[in-house]
Amino acid sequence: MKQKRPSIKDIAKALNVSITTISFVLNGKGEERKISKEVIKKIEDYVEEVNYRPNQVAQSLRTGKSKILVFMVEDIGNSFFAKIARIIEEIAYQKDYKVLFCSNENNDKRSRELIRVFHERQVDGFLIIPSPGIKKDIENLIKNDIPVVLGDRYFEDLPTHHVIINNYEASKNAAQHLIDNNYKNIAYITIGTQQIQMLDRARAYKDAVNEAGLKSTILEIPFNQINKKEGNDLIKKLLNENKDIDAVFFSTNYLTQSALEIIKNMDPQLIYKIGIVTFDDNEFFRINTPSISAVAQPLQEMAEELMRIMFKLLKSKDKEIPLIQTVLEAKLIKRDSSKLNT
Amino acid sequence: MKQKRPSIKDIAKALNVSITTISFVLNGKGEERKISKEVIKKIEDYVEEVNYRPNQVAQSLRTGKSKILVFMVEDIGNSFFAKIARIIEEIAYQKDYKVLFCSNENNDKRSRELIRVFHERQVDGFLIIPSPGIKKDIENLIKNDIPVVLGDRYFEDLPTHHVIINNYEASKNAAQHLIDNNYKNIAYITIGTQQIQMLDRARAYKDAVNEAGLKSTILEIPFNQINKKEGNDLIKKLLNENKDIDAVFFSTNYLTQSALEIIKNMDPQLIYKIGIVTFDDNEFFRINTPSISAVAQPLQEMAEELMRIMFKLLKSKDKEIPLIQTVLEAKLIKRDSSKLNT
DNA sequence: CCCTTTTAGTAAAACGTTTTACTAGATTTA
DNA sequence: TAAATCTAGTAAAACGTTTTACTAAAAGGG
Repeated sequence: MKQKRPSIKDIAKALNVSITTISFVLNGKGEERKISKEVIKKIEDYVEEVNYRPNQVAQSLRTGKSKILVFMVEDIGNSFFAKIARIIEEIAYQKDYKVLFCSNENNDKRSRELIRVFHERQVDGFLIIPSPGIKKDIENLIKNDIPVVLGDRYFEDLPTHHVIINNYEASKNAAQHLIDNNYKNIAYITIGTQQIQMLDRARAYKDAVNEAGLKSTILEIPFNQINKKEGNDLIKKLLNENKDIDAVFFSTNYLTQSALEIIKNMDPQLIYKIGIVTFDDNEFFRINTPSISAVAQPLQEMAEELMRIMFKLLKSKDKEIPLIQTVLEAKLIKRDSSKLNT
Repeated sequence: MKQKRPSIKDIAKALNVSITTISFVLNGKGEERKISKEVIKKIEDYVEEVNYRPNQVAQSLRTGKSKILVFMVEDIGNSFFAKIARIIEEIAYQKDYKVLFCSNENNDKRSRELIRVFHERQVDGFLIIPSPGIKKDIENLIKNDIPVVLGDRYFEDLPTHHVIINNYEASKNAAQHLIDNNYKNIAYITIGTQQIQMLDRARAYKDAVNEAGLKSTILEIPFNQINKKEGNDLIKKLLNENKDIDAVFFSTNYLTQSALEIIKNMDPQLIYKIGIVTFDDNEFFRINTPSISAVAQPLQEMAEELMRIMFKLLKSKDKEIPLIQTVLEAKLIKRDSSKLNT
């Protein structure tokens, strides 16, 4: 029952033409190579009939191209990344590319290994949300002429194509929004990383509260403690020991989830008293009671732009392409959680 | 700067041994093939030194194996699937396999095309959450001796390896839980599909309300209207025209999201009056006010079992494996939303 | 009519492996 | 000591393509 897939050789035998001729016809070079109409027709018909499909592995080996892209994120299980992944998959699919998703856990060792493995597997391009310490590895890919586009963040002194958002402005807006709504003691809860997007967000917060003459309170949760007991305890401690904190600005969505739960558990009424703004929107922030104000990143545009650049690189047969560095605008969505004390 | 990766041929030249010998050594057949200790050492050292890695594409071409698995779901952007995907990725990674994720939108045409494409690309196995009408295609894969494991659902009269949950019992529990909490008019909102998992859930609901002597109210949202205006309007209409409905059982998570929002918009107090249980848990149901009762599927176990079966199939060089059909237990998590009227 | 060009293809190498079949020399067996 | 076996490898085919270099026959040019 298991029928072997026909190869180009089988077709050659059946039609009594050479492999070469078939290859030319299949690759649309029939005319160019002066293959006669009849032969072309004969081949096309037969290919149709037996439902022949070229073996892509053989094609890859010969051409060095795989029609596979890699999209590397922190955690594909996180809905922020999963949503972008979905859009990227869709765009790739339309252009006949496949996408391998992988999660680096924002861990350099893991990132490195993934890059190595996929590089070996001859993937055609990398879309990467980079972990902090893989500048060298990215650089190496670029040196080897592999298309790379970074998302969400980049490296200070490595020129790359990338798509980011206006972290500083968006964060400042968000902080300012809390200030405008009369919050007086706004804490900033973030993760312990020196990555550029986080530095920009933190700087914006500090500038905003400073300019407003308010005091700044910053809590950094180590990356490996997020959504763990230790991390949660830090948040609990902050809120317990600083009862005058009347608002919190969260720098990223995975903090906000834990925090909402902590707040709820500390005191069911607290959530109605404390101002909240978070980075990264999702449907539950909209549905929640109270609804949570959030800085929404433009997922669709981010994915589209990442892919637009990627395809530009893929098409530009080795000729140098000027750097494309796109800054998209994140939008502050004002909801209940930031207007509670008005 | 762009250094060419060394091939086995380059090593052969450098060390003055044959390609064959190197291949044997690299594949751990050195002893077996009586290659001398010295030669083995020499080769291993050199391989280490130049950091040689076999070209996987060439290996795939020769062996017909790609070390790539496909995990096909409805929508990788949906956190239920994204979470499973994350776990699967992790397990695969440990065994040196890569995973291609793809979304079929529960659409047969799309599913078929994806299966075809990946089959051509010689992936080693398929983990599939099947769309309703691809029985034939699955059957065809199996006939071709490609390892296939289905998840979440299966086809009535096609024997497959699969991992599902106890939909009937879990749903009956859930419905019974609402009944026990004194709800008298429980509606069931589901999606329009004849897939087995949904039929089981619906049957359980009907049995439960029948046995309790309550009336059954069922709303089916067509698949393509979910999270769209039309679908939402149907829910709104149901609730508006049947004010006596005091509880709703949702058959799947993507309905619940929309519904929570609709309910909130209809009347902010309504959410505190109406009993709710949903299939598929997530962190926001826990955090929400009121917290939402849910039937939680054991994601970790599902992923582990899917992969356990897959690797069993991959290892069992063509000898027949008896069908493995695992039924896992979903757990009803009782939260506020189902105890509101007590 | 002879030389050149065009037409309509084909042969063979190459991509980088794995694997089967072979071999030259050393050692053992009878 | 001749035959058989073992040792330590190697040559070459194969996987299924793409692509470069070639060619025999037909057509065109002068």
